[in-house]
Amino acid sequence: MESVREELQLFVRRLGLLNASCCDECCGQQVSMAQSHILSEIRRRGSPSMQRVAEELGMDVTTFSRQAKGLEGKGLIMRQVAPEDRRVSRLGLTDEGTQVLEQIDRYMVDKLEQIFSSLTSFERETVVKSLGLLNEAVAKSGCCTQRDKTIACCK
Amino acid sequence: MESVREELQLFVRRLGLLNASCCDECCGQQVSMAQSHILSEIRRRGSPSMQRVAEELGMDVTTFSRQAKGLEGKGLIMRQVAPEDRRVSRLGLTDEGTQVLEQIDRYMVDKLEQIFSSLTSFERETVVKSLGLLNEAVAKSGCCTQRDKTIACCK
DNA sequence: ATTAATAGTTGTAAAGTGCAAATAACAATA
DNA sequence: TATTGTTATTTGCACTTTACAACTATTAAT
Repeated sequence: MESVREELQLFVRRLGLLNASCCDECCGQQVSMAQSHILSEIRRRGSPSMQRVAEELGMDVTTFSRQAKGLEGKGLIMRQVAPEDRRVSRLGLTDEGTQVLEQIDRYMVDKLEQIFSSLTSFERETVVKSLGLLNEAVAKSGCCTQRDKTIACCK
Repeated sequence: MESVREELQLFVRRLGLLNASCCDECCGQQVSMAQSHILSEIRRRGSPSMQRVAEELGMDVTTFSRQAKGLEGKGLIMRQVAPEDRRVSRLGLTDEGTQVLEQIDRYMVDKLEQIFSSLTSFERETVVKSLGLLNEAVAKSGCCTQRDKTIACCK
């Protein structure tokens, strides 16, 4: 299990770097990695509230508030006061935001294809299946989800 | 491949959070995640130079310089002028640094065991093997390693 | 009506970041 | 040897990110 920990740490670190470099490469440095994660998360959920997204990203709400403002300023996201509760802002991607996100995705997919190209198709299948298993396992374990106010991971 | 990208992004994000929370939980908030990565990397290599570590972590050398100073101040790492080239500082973990790192490792291993506990032993084997494959593939692809001055990932 | 809870925003201060420029040591060469 | 170029690390500076505390606006509970 020790070796798994090491293996994971390396992998996560490297993929983080890869993701970061994709971000500033493709859209003329206008989007940081944190911001790209925000965009992804907004797309993943339908039109989530600020809290919701901040929570999923393990980010303080106040920090998120500023980031959101930044993204809105860049015209990548928009907010709408929720009719059923006027305290909450529902977030959504603008067309430009959608495009930027797709651009980042393309870059990443491209790099991933480079990475996967050294695998046999059997290995590739195994790896893909494993990723699914891993994410499920993380979800089941309850790690990395909010629990009674204390943020994110396993507190 | 799209789905792989999404799967990976989620996974990397969550594991990053997990790692971060392990860092500030176990050793009384004295070590940030970036710093824990520095410690890991110093242990992984024998007694690397500053450049070496900064490079592997995709961190600007100047930023790294400050972080290293901080860690030295906390008594977690030490530096030694390399006899063969007095420009370079060789980094090493102090006893305390080693202990702190081991503590973080234990926390992470613990969480990982929780996560893996929902897998069958066959699945677990598959996943472990896949992680190895992935890291190899990343290394082979040349992504995430320095290339002519431009840092880290695939530039 | 009043009090409590919740979603979001700012003030402020600390930490992290990278670029440019400086220092120090080494390397190459005239 | 003196000079010029290169490399490893450090500092000055400006900018961003971050979180805690305190605030506003809205809803819920009594």
